[in-house]
Amino acid sequence: MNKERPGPTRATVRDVAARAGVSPGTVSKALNGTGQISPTTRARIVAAAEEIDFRPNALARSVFERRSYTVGLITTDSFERFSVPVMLGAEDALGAGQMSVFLCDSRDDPIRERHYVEVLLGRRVDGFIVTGRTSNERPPLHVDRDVPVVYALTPSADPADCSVVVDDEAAGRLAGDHLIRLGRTAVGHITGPEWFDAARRRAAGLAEVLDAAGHPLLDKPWYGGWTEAWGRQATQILLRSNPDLDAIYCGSDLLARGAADALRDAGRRIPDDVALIGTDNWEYIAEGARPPLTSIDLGLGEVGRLAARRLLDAIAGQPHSGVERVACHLVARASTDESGPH
Amino acid sequence: MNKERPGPTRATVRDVAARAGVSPGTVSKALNGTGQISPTTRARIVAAAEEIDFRPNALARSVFERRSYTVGLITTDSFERFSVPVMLGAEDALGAGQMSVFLCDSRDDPIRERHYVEVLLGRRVDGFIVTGRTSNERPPLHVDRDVPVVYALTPSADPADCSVVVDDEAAGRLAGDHLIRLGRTAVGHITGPEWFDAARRRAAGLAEVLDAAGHPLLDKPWYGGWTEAWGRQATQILLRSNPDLDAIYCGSDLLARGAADALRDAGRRIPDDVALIGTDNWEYIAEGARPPLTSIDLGLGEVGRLAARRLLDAIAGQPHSGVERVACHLVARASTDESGPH
DNA sequence: ATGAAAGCGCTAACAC
DNA sequence: GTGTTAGCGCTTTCAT
Repeated sequence: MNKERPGPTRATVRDVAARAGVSPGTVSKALNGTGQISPTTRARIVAAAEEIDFRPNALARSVFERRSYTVGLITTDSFERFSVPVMLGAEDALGAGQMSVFLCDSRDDPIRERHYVEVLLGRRVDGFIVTGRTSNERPPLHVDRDVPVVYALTPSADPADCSVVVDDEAAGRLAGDHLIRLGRTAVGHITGPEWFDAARRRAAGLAEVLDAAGHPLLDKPWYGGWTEAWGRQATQILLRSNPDLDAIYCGSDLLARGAADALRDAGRRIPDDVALIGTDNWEYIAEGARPPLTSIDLGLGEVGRLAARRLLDAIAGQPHSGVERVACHLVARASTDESGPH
Repeated sequence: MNKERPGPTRATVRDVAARAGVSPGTVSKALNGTGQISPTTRARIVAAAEEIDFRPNALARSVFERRSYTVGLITTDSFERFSVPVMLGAEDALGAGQMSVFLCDSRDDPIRERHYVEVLLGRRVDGFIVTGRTSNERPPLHVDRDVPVVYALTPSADPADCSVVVDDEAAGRLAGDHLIRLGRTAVGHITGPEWFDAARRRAAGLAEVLDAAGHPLLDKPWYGGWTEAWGRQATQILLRSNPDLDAIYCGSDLLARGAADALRDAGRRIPDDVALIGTDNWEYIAEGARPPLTSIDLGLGEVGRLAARRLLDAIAGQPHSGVERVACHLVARASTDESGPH
């Protein structure tokens, strides 16, 4: 008998049926709006269901439907700064459509990732969203079945897969355009390690518009680490060989914080002497700086939302393919306030 | 016929049974290690299962078992800084035990929260973990059924509920003890809005140990906002009325960053003239400061892990009750390096 | 418009 | 040891 089973026993269609004096099948029809039901019995059934607080068992339905209305969200990023907004956006877009989201933190460990995939396939997820920390490619998720996968933020190495990523080149162009428009002509660039695609792409975008404007980048992009300390150090280097510097674009807001400190130490005023732009638009950090930092918002939330939509399309039988880049935008703050250089 | 159903058709126990020349029931036994099975047939079954890449349908099992081995993780915090490490910890502890986690961001909207609860109850989650942004109480989750709930970080207003939170008073005591041990005797305190329980508790803990040491807190706790700007402003205020100040404990790392800047502007050396302690141990922020900040790590990950364990206990029929506080610890960095004041 | 019956995939009694 | 049967909760033909 079922009295011995572990879990709590909840109301079932049968209970509702008994209470409303109908058959289980009729309850199903009434509650799902399928088939033909007389308004009065429908009302009776709905009432009965509410009285006993009936909540249909989605699991049972899923067994029958052969799909679960769930998706797996796998991050390799230990929830760090970048994947979080993406996941937030994805959850937002998915949750609206009756989909529930399984959260998995693989910590960049292929074994763990594999484990999660297996478990979730067992749970019959309708698809996966995979996200990471960087713009660098990652090996495709191996899901040898007809379960769709969308890569967010971190694209798949297989160009046929569907990936939604940030537009790093556009970020660099946006920063460059803004500085040119402000009349700056001697622009330096400080950024993270060169092996980050994001760093190289931002540098390329910046160089492109600076070249076009006839005021090429000072020196070269100063690749280093994503730390404030590097921001300070690189700024000192830049200032030494380019005392006429009037703007710096930084590959992250933390770098820009470091740059701001170094500039102040060197007696340069921001933005009067040197305009400063960061990247990430990390509010706490950008707002708290002295002065508050103009920054490029990479649209991470939108990356997540778009990835979710692409996944829903794929689940509905309309798979997308290739890499899509989400637009970024510049958030102006005091570090680039209007005011001529010098 | 099932050929018409939407979802992909996967291998079932019946397929495995056919391939291995046994009955479905036998397959179940073999694969689950229940009942008595001859080693050879078991091997044959396992082989057959692997050959057709059989993955048992967890949904079907759950219908039968009346539990899903899933839990709902509800945050009201839009994944902001504090709930993320908690959720990470919870997912970690849960994932290890074959549990999968549903991610829900209610955005502090009771309607959305209700919606998520309903949906997840339909999915027959075994329990809920509810997390938020602050140490302030929140109204209990209404789950009128025998589904356990554990509150993490943000305790339930019902003291009979099971809540796992940060030990804010201990944080204050830890900071105070450390400063006393360094020989500091003129300690100021800057923190967030007074309506944050966390702020008041940390202040109380700090005051307690300073009083005990015979060097009571300077002035009063300077309540304000959780921003760098307030950290700078409050430091200026403190310095004006207490020029002999030799240490500041800040209720957050950002506040401490602001304090550090203001101290430097005022010509005070850190830690030589004034020692500085922050709270949160937000690595990027604490490490990048000049000098790097000593900070109290509140153990958010552990809050999540413990909450998960408490939930697992409750699911196993051993519910806990009341508020549990997780230990915090001090992470020493240069802002409190050994060195007498003055 | 409603009921009876069969089936989704899996598991657990109970036979043999 | 292994097969058979019944049933988890829900849905959907197919009769009526």
